[in-house]
Amino acid sequence: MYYDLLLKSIAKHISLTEEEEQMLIAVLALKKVKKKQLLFQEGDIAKQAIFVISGCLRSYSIDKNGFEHILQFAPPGWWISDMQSMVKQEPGILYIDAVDDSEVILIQKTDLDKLYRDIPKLERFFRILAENSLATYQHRLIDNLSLSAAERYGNFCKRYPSLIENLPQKQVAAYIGVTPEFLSKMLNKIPAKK
Amino acid sequence: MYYDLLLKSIAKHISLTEEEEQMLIAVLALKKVKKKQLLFQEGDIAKQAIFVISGCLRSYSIDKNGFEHILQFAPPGWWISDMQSMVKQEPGILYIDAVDDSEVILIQKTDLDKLYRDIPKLERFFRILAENSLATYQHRLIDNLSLSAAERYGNFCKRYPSLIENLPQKQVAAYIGVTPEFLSKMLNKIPAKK
DNA sequence: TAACCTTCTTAATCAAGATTAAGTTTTTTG
DNA sequence: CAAAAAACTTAATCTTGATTAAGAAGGTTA
Repeated sequence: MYYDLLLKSIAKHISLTEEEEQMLIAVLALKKVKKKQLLFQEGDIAKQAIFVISGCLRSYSIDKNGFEHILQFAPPGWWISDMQSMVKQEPGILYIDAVDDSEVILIQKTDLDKLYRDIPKLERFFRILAENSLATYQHRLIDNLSLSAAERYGNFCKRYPSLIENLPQKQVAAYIGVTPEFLSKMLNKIPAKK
Repeated sequence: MYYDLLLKSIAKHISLTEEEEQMLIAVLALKKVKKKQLLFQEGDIAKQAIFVISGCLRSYSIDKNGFEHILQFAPPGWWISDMQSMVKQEPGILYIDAVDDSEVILIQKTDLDKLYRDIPKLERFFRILAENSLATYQHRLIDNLSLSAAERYGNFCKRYPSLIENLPQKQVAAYIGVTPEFLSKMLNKIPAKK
């Protein structure tokens, strides 16, 4: 079923009974998203958590000059949201859209809050998830503070080898924090592979 | 008592019974830390969570040229750790030391894991903590990708007005991601206040 | 108080990466 | 399939911020 990936991902950290699984499943909604379709934009208040089943989403901000800066790519098995907006229920600063045609599972925040009461084990799952994610952002921030653009590009390739293949260069640039022009120049200077 | 601040911070999100509080307290250790004293360094495996009661700590990395890049300042009421090392129990990349003479509470990771079993509500507390922290890092990363040094300095002042006063400029520079020389030049160009 | 260490400042030079502006190739879509 | 849109490339010029190298000022400690 469409929610297998989600259950499998949960099972890595906690084990749910049959009934608990059913309670969870009862609250899930499958949604198909077309490439470039927006699921969230600046100013919205996040009302749902998004879990990617197929395809790929991204979250990004748009600065005062209209340039995009990508915070996260979410391939299958990943969660994506404007966390600040979700947690504080205030207007977000991010956009979330689909990089490719994708399928996602939506959980309403109100349902999730209910689930935390009915299945306290889920608190554990999402604690672990948030802590792992936190560790990843700490690393990325250190990278951005201490590495050159070329080194950041190298890390991106190492960490997300499957992404690099079918992402437009432009988006990789917006993730590592350089202009598309500079990334292009950089890659053609060190032509690594043909 | 020395653990009042910690209990108050927990009480903001969950409520513990008398017995639960006692179980928690039983596991806490107070530690006094001298200015510049190291609590964690690159290569260590994080065995304890650190909660600041007084003074201020910081976490930072040292790059291949010997320059420091500050990930976090932790004034009273904040937690600080090398999250990656804590979660995965692998060698960390950060250093943690005291900016001023400080007092901290230490909780051993093994005790914390036991507490999660005995007091499941704590999962909730630390989930909320991690999610808030995550939201903060997402914002900071977006700032680093999209703002100029001057704008980042402005944000730092707005967000941590109490820190800016008694931090050496050098450390602010290492936090916002510029050299001390550049920050000095920047501040003397726009002399804001006398 | 002297010596030392750390921080801050200034200034000249340098480099990483941005900007602008084409032109080219690839992909999408009617 | 043709047209349009998006992505990529190249190159010249410009800017932000790094590097280097002093010296000055402030704090700390013997």
